[in-house]
Amino acid sequence: MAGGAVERTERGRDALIALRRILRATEIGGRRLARETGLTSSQLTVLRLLADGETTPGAISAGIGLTQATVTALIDRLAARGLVIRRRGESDRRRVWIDLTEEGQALLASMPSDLQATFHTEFAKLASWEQAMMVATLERLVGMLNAGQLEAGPVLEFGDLSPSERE
Amino acid sequence: MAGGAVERTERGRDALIALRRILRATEIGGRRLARETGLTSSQLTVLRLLADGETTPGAISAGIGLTQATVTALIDRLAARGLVIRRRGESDRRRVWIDLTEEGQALLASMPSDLQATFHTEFAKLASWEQAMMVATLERLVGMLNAGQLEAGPVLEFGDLSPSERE
DNA sequence: CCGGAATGATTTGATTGTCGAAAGACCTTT
DNA sequence: AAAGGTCTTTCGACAATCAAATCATTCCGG
Repeated sequence: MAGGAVERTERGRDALIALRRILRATEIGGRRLARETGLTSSQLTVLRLLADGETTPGAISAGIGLTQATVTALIDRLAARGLVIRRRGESDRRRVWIDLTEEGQALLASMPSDLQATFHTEFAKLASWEQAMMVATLERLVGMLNAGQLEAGPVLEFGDLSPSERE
Repeated sequence: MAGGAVERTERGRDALIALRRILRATEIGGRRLARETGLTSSQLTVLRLLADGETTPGAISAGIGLTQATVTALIDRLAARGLVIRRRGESDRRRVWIDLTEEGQALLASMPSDLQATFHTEFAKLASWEQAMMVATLERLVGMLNAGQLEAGPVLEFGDLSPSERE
């Protein structure tokens, strides 16, 4: 009684279409924002990842699904603009720690991210229960999508180590 | 009691974090799938757009937020692999209609799209009311995001013309 | 302690994506 | 038929991206 097979598929289709629209809208917005900033989409992604704390090329690579070679090239460009800085690990000198410079932090901060701005504006217009529903649904969706691909998950593996242990 | 300013912002933050996770997961999934298929992410996007029916480079360009020059290059590569075909408009010979070949359709059909597969599987597990809620929420979100950027909308402007009018 | 396997990052070489500006082809209007 | 507009492509330049090879370092078995 909870709906026959037909109804399910139809709903699934509708949901998927909506999801695709969301993805396309944000993709376009991201590209446009990136270009306005003088960066590229990928560079922006890396910067945002770094905002969560210092990491290594390997972790970045795993976190955003690009090869290490690509990440190295991206960091080259970001470093050339003074937005990030490389620092060799001290206990393990194979590792390289990438960190935002103050300039990089400032750039990120000065960038409302379009998506973020639009979202917040519109989100604030919702009734309280709608907000709650949306958060719940989105988090549910995160779980659904991550179920299919195990990775894309743990980016900060060293987050709970004390600073002295990090290198 | 519908929540003060603090609660709102907190919820907004949570929602945005979830949204970002969704975007990242799908982005990574898309890249991986594209690579497995021997295509690129952008090429795949164009193919999927074409699955909704024949269009022109201009419409594709507007639909996915890339310049016409880029779209031309993408179509060049897709055509070289025999996945799409170009056809000049007959009434207006400036236009070029791009269409999937049978090979292109077959490729798309043989590709569960990972995202699509995962989503359908997980979606089917939800209770009926949860499905309904998710569709409603996602469509609401589409509206919210499109509010910020007018474009990214009408892709198929000729969908309701009869075939004979299409060229 | 030594030497090979493992690990993390970079380099190299090649293809593709991407843009802006200019050119080409075609339509429309006057 | 000339002028101006629209749609697509071409061109030149730079960035993204990968796989494979290389470099530097650590780790481990003996």
